[in-house]
Amino acid sequence: MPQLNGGGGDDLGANDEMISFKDEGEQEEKISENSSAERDLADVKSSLVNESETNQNSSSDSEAERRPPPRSESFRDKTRESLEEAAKRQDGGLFKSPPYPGYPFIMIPDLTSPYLPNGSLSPTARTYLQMKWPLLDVQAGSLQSRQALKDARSPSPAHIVGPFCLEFPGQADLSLHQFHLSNKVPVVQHPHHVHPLTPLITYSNEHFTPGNPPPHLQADVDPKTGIPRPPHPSDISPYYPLSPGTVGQIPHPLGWLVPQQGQPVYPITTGGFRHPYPTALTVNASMSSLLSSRFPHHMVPPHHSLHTTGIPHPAIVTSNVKQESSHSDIGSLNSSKHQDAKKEEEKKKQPHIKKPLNAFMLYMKEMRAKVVAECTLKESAAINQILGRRWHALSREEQAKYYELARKERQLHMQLYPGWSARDNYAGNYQGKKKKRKREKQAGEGNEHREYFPNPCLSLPPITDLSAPKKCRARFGLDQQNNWCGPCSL
DNA sequence: TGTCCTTTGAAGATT
DNA sequence: AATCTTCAAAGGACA
Repeated sequence: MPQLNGGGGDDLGANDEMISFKDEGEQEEKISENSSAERDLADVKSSLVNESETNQNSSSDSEAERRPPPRSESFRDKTRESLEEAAKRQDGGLFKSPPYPGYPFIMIPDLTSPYLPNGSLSPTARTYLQMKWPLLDVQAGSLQSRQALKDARSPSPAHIVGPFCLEFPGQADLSLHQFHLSNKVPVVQHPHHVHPLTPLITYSNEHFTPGNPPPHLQADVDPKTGIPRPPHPSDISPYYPLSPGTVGQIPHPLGWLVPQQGQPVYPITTGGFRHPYPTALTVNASMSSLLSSRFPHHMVPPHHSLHTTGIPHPAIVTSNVKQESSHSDIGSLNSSKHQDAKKEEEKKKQPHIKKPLNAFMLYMKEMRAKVVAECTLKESAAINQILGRRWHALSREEQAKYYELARKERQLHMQLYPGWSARDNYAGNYQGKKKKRKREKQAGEGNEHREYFPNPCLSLPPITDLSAPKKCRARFGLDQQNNWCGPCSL
């Protein structure tokens, strides 16, 4: 499995080596991918929504034809590796001409190493921070200016079109609309460039109007429930809710990637504000030391989930803030015995630092709402299948965006929680979470069924894992058994 | 209420 | 080193 951070090495420095993707009929592939994306959605929609798919042979054939072709694993691996390499060496080779304008920070060389050996912020990191947090007081160095200029030379390749523009040509209005709206986003961006992820952003017109008071503070009303709801995540990143005084003023670096359903990347179960990497907002020349001092090893004590600004880290899920505070009250009165018990309790209540999202997860978060809206599906399992297919249909450049985002997420996560390990979240290590079931293939169940009826519900490649009946049930539910494939209906 | 489903990717665990 | 397992998000379905 390719790893973008290359074991962390690239996090510490950029490589100036030139790289180039292996050709492998790239052009043709791209064209085929784009057109396939269009057909893909139609296919998915027809199979999922129109409930009319019956001819498996033809669909699988056509699938094979239009599939981003021979995208064999090896090819994908190579691609991924290339992407990694490209991500590592953003100032050279292919990435000299940013393939995705409107995504400024990915073009910044040396961003993989935002911190200089002495712990101070690198100039390019400052650039990044300034672009992403315009109000952040980050001094720009000369190098940064140079790089910024360099990076600003973003062409506007015609092929860079949001996936939904491709897949939903009939929704050009929407895309255009969103494109315009996206310009409200306080992210350095050429006005004529469609943000690659723009389709996901549904900023309203009032939002992000410079100088305007945060209109998103007005209660929005949930059309479903009629109940006023918190500010739309598009207005203010749910990742990064800020203190009341700053809400809406400082966009998060990934703020444009905000999902539309109000969930933050790192939801906090209680405690008001959410912010993914709040510390980043206070980044300064000694961020590294600050971080390591603020987030001591391995465990982040509950109170550390709150930034000095009162903003908890979004990756931290504190199970019970109230209890923590009351607990500390009690603790002040305790004997050593109680203190032991308290320690024990605190250990159990260690905030849950979630894993940083990977590229696909970021993509899913971004695209889910669209798929839900356009495919009129609500079943997450089905949606995820579609998203999985679309993920594969993405061009390498488009995927690269997400890999890069994910890499930065990991980097930031790593910096915020130096001692954190994914192992901490494994069942048993995290008290707040129960052990997840172990996915076991039931002996003699399922797969033989698939062999005879590959792809029963979708014109997807054969699924080798779970049983078809469960798939259909999960996909359509019991109330839509008419949509189930033949074998499942038996 | 908790788990399953479903996807990909990252990372830890196991072989 | 290769393979396996878990967890990240999401929300309806289900026991």
